Amino acid sequence: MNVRTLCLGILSFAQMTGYDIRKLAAEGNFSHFCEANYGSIYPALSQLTKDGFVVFTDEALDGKPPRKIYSITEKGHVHLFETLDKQPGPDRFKSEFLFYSLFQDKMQASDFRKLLVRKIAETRDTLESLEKANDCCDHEPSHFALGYGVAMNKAVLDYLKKYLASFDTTQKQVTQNLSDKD
Amino acid sequence: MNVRTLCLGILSFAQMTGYDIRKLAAEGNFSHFCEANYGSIYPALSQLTKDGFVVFTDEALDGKPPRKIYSITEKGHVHLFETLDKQPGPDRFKSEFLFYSLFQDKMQASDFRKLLVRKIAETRDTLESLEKANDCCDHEPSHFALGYGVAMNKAVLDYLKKYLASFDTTQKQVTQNLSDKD
DNA sequence: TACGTCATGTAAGTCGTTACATGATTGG
DNA sequence: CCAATCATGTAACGACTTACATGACGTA
Repeated sequence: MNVRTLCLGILSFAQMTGYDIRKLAAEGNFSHFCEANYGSIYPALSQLTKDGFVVFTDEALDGKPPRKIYSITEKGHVHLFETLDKQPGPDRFKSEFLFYSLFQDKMQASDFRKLLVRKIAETRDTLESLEKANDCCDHEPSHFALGYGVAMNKAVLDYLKKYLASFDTTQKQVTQNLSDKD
Repeated sequence: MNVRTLCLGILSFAQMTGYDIRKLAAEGNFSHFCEANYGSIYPALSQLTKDGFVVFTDEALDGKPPRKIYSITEKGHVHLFETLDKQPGPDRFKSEFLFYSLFQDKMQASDFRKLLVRKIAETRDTLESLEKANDCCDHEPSHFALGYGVAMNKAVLDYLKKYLASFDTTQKQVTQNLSDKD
């Protein structure tokens, strides 16, 4: 789904600024299954405004810097649910880490180990933030989406930890064999 | 990682045609963590050739249509491992399905159920093909990458199946409550 | 004979990333 | 006062997708 649809969807939950949308999409409850930066969000909001799918009010409070609060229109709602009527495309997963891992036997063992350890830490962090978000959230559908992310990351974390353990065992044996030969 | 690096990496395992690369990247053992089409692979191979990272032999056997068999050069190897020295970017997961799911309470229950059922079927298929690939494969690093995919998909499948079950229970109760009121 | 697979490529367009540019407010 | 956060936007570039164009071989 493109950034326009993402913005429209987010705005269907609450009115907010482009800045807020980016936060949700890049750091918040949506971030584990989509992404969007300012560079794509602001143009998307312009387009949505042109299309009449959203409107904004220019809020220029006292000393505060002006900000545009966007909200979805009836036309926007209709468009959103028309989009949602088509069946969703497949999930997409891209992992540079897995690509790298294909060459693990061609790197220094210690280098690959570092990759593993870092990946484990990252996954743990992601998992924790998803679980936290899930606890704070009382919107049932978001619960489902967050739970999906939790389940995925738990499985990955588990897999990586087991692999690290077996990796270390193997390395110990290699070291052992080397010293045996001495 | 871009398509050029992907091609280079794949060619570091074996020489092959652009057609073969696409098969691996879009349907084969690499497909669960990357993607690439003809439209990006052929231009990437041209570029890699210009850069001297790969070379090809024009194979025009008897009646057969001509094909270009690409192989990685020493320079290409060096470049690949230089790339691999930088630390990998984060995994990226995008799910239109999860985006749709955020609106489950705004759709017909039966429509969302269909989405769920389809997703379960898709996940099961993915899982099976990964497991199959994993059984046939004796390259240890690929084993790791495939196992990662298996673990992820197993967790997702499990999650979805449980959710479907609870979804059906809830729906039955709703129906029950409705008929109670009659 | 017709369909599926093998095989290569281009061109137009879409889409998004990165970096830049700017500036006010808030809190330590 | 300094850093972080709030806030909006543009421009250049890079990257990939989709559709098109072509054709031979094998097999049912």
